[in-house]
Amino acid sequence: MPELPEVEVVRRGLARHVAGRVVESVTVKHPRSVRRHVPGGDDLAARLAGLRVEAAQRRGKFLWLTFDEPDVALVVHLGMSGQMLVQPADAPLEKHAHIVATLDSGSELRFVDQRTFGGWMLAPLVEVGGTPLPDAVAHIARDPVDPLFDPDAVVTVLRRKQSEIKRVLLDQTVVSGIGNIYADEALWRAGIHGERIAAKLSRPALHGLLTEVRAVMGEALLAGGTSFDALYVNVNGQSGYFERSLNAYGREDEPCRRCGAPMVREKFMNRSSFSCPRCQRRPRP
DNA sequence: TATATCTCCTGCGGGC
DNA sequence: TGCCCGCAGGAGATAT
Repeated sequence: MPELPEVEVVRRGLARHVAGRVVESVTVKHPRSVRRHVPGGDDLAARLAGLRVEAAQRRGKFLWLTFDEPDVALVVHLGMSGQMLVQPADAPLEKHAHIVATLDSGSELRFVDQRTFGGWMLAPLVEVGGTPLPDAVAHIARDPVDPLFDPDAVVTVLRRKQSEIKRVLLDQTVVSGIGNIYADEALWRAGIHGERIAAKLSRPALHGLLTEVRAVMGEALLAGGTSFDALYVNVNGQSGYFERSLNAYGREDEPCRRCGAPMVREKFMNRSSFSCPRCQRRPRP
């Protein structure tokens, strides 16, 4: 389940293995993986052919490649299960390889996606807040590891939200890159229950929460990301190790690593939330 | 305008 | 053994 640290690991891999390479051809094998590219897979393939990759960039969970042709970017979202693999052209094709780009290095860049929540699209680059972004990413807020991330501004936005704090953390237009796993981890570290109303939390509490978000993501990055199964891997097909460091996510009935109380699992927003009933007090009804 | 809910999808595991 | 069902969850669409 790729969140910011996992996507950043993939971006670094693309920068290392794909930047400087020319896309010779592209084959779209599953139309759903290009559903956000409205002109269709044939158009995407035709426009990518012949372009030289210049850089791999990222905001939140979105990443994109820029080319020697200015003003266009290949926007990639990994969704739930997307992988960007750089493989030798003669390597067996993965079962869910939905897009294959042949590079002039003799390798292939393959988009593998079991659950097809992710995809590729081409988008024009636009200027947003002094930063060039694909227009499809323009609505996404800066993420906590962005050098221009402004915690004061984010706290001001949070203080206006009448929703539960976990719901707001998952809102990519407020702060990007946070998914279910790191939301639970940061809330556990900050000792805040995810159902607390954002606007009712103090500014110091919200600053503390954002500090924990940055900390947990930084640690996950150092570990190469989190892996629960074979669905998340870097461009070489390797998994990260941060799963071993998780304090909240997936620890139902296990003792809280801070106070020893059994961790609880609750349904929230149609997904699971994990928290400590003692360290993270529920809001009063 | 702000907030909440639904939908898409596939593989796995548990229950029967 | 085989079938059915629930679960996992990011983000856009739709509803309130």
